[in-house]
Amino acid sequence: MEAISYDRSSLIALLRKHGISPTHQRLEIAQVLFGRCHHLAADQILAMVNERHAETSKATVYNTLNLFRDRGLIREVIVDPKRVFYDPNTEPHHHLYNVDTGEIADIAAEALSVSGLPDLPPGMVTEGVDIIVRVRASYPSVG
Amino acid sequence: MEAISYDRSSLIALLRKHGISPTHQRLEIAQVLFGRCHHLAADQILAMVNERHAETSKATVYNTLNLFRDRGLIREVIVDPKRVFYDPNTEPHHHLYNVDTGEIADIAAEALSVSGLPDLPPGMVTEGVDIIVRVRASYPSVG
DNA sequence: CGCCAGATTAGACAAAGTCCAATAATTGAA
DNA sequence: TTCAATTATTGGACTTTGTCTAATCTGGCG
Repeated sequence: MEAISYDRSSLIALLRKHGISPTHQRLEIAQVLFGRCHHLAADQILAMVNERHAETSKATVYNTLNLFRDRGLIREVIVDPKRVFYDPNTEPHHHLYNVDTGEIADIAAEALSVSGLPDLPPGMVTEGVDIIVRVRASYPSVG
Repeated sequence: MEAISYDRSSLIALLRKHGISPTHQRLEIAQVLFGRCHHLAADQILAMVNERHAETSKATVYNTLNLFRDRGLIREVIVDPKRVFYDPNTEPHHHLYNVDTGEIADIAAEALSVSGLPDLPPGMVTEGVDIIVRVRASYPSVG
């Protein structure tokens, strides 16, 4: 409900820095993404943005998320086959995914280290390494 | 086209071992999954199974994939937000994902080592650790 | 003011996957 | 083998996530 860490003008600056004109709808979406530190799916963002009074369409939410992603403001998190989550944290880091509840938590990149990555075929470059730790409650279906 | 490493009777034994009655359709699907060593999506499996002459419905393909997954015969690979891939290799291992072509290749688990996994909250257990190395051609859109 | 590029929109559309009620196949028992 | 009960399969309707399009709106600038 509270905890909006970015005020309007820093969000405007953030968008401008990435070459994005700060429209009303984009600011609303940015506020939802950067204000609450969560991993949100498009439908959740759509709902949150229109909580007070409807002013942003589904198409705009999708357009904006794709734009933000292309411009490097946010990152997609692919853990749930049903929908994409968006992560306002673009620093290298990994994820803990609760398969029961769908909750996603961050794991600091420095905490983890991976060794033994294979050589890539020539002409290939690594775009990123995603590590997903899938967890669940230890009493899955109590007998 | 070739390379069917499992014959009918070993597939039947495999299904039986997992408590699955070996129906005609399930055997066809198993043959596609285990015969060619690929990561396949449901629609590809549907197409391959009906290549010669249509005999298996979409519903059955999905039912069967979910059944095989629940019984531990195959594993889901979540790398593409558009569709789930199914992996007949259930041994621990990781994936190299070509974001341009959608190709998936295995990385042996022994090749990689991860250290620094965080302590889990009490009452939680790890179901698995997925590592996805996303790669692409080094000349994405030559500027 | 009026122009124009860019942004937004509703709603049609597409693809992946689920669900359901009807039908078909398999199995075990006699 | 035959029967009945259980289990599997099926077409098609439905849901959900996301894209596309053509029309409309907006806002900056001369």
